[in-house]
Amino acid sequence: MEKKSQKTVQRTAILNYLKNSKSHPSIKDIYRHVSEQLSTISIVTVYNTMDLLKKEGLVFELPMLHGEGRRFDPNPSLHDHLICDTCGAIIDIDAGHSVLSAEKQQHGFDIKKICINVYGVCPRCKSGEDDTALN
Amino acid sequence: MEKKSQKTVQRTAILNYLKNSKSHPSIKDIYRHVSEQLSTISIVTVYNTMDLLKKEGLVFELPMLHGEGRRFDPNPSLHDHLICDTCGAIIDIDAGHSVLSAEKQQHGFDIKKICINVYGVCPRCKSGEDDTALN
DNA sequence: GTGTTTGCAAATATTTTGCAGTAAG
DNA sequence: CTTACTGCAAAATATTTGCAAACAC
Repeated sequence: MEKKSQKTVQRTAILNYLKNSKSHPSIKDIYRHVSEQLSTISIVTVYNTMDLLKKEGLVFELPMLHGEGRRFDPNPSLHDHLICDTCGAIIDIDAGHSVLSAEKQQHGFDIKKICINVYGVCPRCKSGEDDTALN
Repeated sequence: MEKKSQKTVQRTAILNYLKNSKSHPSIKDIYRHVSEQLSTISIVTVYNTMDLLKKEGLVFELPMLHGEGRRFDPNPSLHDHLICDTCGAIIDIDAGHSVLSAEKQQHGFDIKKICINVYGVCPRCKSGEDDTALN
């Protein structure tokens, strides 16, 4: 039997933050932000809630290179990510999902999701160059 | 001035393991394996060496979902990855890099690398199903 | 009232850092 | 000889777990 998830203040606050954010927040981003409204929230709750929302399909987790931490994406539409190697900025793009989605079977896998990360250097970092310290 | 990297027993042992491995080892995989030959090696050296090899372009790091740890790929050829959601198995595939590589400029970024992760359930997990514990 | 969720503190796991000794070139 | 590398111990981070109290329904 499936557990039914409850509507708590914490969960609502997190969902609200996610909805109004066009970015790709980390656990800490979420924690910091939601703490402003709900100063008593614990980071454990953020972990729990994000796992739950992931299971419910309301948010997605981005595959990331180590050191960048866990990042979540509340945008439900099919899209890919452009990530700056230097400052870590993440931008939603369409890198060609459409082309790939045709092959729904490979090596006997049932394919559920395709994540495309495009890495590069963003315009700002190109000009500033060795500004590795920002963001 | 660039540092010149040295040829040490540790580095050679790690490179050897990577060369003979067709898989996508984690830091711990590498540590455990190389320890068999070189029992005195420290996990710190594995961390250091992998960062170095990454900088030198001899290995690549895979963008991963949290919980799967850092995974490295010693295969220099352009390819993508098929990852089992259940057991975490990783298989090299070509998911369509060729199609995407055309767009070398997006949002002003200089694009350096495209990583495609395809998630699904592998045949073994499909039959065994809730064998979430194996790997 | 019952079962889920929260938040604390502590346990684990992972990665980084400082440093002295060792080895490579 | 000089500089980079190793490995230890410790620090810093990140994540998970156990549990009692609080909350949702």
